[in-house]
Amino acid sequence: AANKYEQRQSDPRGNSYGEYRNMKQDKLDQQLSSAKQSELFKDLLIMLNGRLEPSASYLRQLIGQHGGQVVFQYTSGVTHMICQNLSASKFNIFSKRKIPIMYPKWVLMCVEQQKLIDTNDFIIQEIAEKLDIQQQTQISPIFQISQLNQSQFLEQQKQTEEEKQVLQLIESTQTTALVSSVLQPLNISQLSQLSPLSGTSPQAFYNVNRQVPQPQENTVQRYHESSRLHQLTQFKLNAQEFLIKNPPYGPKPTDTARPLFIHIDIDCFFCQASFLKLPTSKQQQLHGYPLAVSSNIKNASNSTADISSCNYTARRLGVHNGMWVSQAVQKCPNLQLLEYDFDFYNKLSLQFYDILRQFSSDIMPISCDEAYLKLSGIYTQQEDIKIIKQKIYSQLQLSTTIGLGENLIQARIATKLAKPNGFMFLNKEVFQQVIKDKQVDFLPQIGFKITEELKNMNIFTVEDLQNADIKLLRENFGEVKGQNLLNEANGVDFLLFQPIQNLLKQKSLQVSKNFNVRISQISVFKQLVFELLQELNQRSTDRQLKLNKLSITVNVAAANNKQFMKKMGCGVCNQVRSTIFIHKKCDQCVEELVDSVVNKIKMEDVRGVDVMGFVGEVKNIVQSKELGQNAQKKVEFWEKLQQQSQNTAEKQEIISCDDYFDALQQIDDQDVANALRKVFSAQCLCRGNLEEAFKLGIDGVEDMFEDKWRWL
DNA sequence: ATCGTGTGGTAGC
DNA sequence: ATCGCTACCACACGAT
Repeated sequence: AANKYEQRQSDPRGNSYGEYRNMKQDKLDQQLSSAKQSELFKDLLIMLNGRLEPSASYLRQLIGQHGGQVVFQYTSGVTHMICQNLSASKFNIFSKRKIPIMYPKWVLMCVEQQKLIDTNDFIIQEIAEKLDIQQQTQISPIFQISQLNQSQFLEQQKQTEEEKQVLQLIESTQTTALVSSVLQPLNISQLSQLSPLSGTSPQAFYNVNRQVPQPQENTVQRYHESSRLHQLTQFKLNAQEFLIKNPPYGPKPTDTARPLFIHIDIDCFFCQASFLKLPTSKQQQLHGYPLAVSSNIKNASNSTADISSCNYTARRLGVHNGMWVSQAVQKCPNLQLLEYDFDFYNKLSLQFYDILRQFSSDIMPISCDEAYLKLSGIYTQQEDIKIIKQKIYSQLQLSTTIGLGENLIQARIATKLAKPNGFMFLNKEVFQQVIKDKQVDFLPQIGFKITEELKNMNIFTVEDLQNADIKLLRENFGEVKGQNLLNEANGVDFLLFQPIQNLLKQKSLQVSKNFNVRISQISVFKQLVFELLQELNQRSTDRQLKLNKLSITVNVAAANNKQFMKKMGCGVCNQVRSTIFIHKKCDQCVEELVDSVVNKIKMEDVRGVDVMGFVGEVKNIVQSKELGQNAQKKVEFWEKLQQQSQNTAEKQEIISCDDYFDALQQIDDQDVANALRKVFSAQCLCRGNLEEAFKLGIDGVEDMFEDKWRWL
């Protein structure tokens, strides 16, 4: 990315963008030098970690003013680490490298006294002590794994150099808490303290000039930090990203061999992970108890908090995931509640995938703790496959279950039957035997609604479903769904195995808050929508997704809303949605969009809001109203682009600015070209990418940019 | 018929 | 009090 700017500047197409850009950069540089107060921290690269008091952004500014560089992730060359709380594992990395770890106070004292104070005085003692405890901890698992071969165990403990590097990478992956401290809006002087690389990127540039109204409080971000479902979805995306960056390197399955897949799942993942986080004494104390993870609640007997994960002891006593804590303790008075530790879950999840990488080159991630691996022709003995379990257990102390099958559905069901800490092989015959007496909702993709519908058709067990009339199924559930239902009941594959390397670009992005939303005034509603949109904007930028369509969905209390409602939940709602295609200035679009939903609802009925962005596909962009009267040309343009695309994945992606530019050169019709230019340019602007917008060179881009960015 | 948009269902802990 | 998110699929339906 650092060189991108250079390349653009010397772009042979030659445009005035570079000059304009330089002018802005000079302004920034001036501000930077005027802010500089000393060279106290010269040559130091200081890492800020986690929540800090004073805030990370303040410290960044201060360190910058005194000549130092700041990073938020570990990179080589880091000389100091500033933090208040630190995980033992992170502490390990820093202490091994003899990098001093200090409280923020150190920075303040150095500045005050204008000298670098001896770091020894500020090294965090508590952390060192905590680490000692951690090292002594004998991890006692929730499940006992069958005897591991001792020498094999020791062999596995040895880390290769490559493994170490990957572990560091996992370690440096931003945690949620860290991200949120990084995402605070920057002011100009803060921005100038960024490393040169990001200081010249279009995004940073755009941050300076956009006068984004400051949210009163980031309710959305704070909410997400403790929402398990939010975290769960992010973990999955993190795992995908991890596998893309660190591709599986295990043996390649052969096409000629008999197809063979495993489905692997960490048993009650959150529960095991939270248990591991407890001190040894507590673990011993809780040994054998029913356990469950939920939000920290004071009054369990009244709580409508969800049980997010519970161990198998609790399950035998009638507790299940998603149950309210009050219901759970009624059934199971001994239930012991554990706290969430999302950062730890995320880390374990990436380590889990890092271990899987070595067992097959074809991995299909399903969630943060669950994946399919294609093993055709790789292993001949089931014992060889159990090594995966052993390795995960020896490295992470997590028990898993593996299902082996000739297709995905068989493997999936095998896991479900073998849980916890199990291993099972299912082929067609065994599948039929074990499945026929199960209720239909035992099968994947059959949830509450479909179970209800099947009941109406007098279908209760899988065997009923196997014998059901395919015509009737198709009529009631549609062609595909009907066929799929029958297929999965018979153990016939209906899911396509898609290894990570086939992963297509994300198609949509959604940010929701449907909890604790009670609104009295329009202004409060707008504030919430604004925050959600800001988050959407941030995520689409982070993931480099280009959105061309927005929609807002409001959950509105239905007539029976209050019945059986979770406290602070949204209850039964009707959805009201408005959608808009972004074809002009984003703030105008959003204003229209918000107004259109506001007109459809009563504020006091609002129980939740979703904002959704659709990743721009060329075919959607070409739909723009600006091009309405040029239908014929649109189609030609679209077809031309289709021909240029080499494969499906490419076709799915929006073409880059360079591609727009090239494509526009090829269009004979000036009206169409101009209209397209306008649309694309506006979209670039909406994404805050001035560089691209400018390159497309329509009149008034600068005006549009200087115009205050105000959504509401 | 064929297109695009809106709706509803499911999954993970 | 308590953190009911989010991506994706398939289909119904209306427009052409």
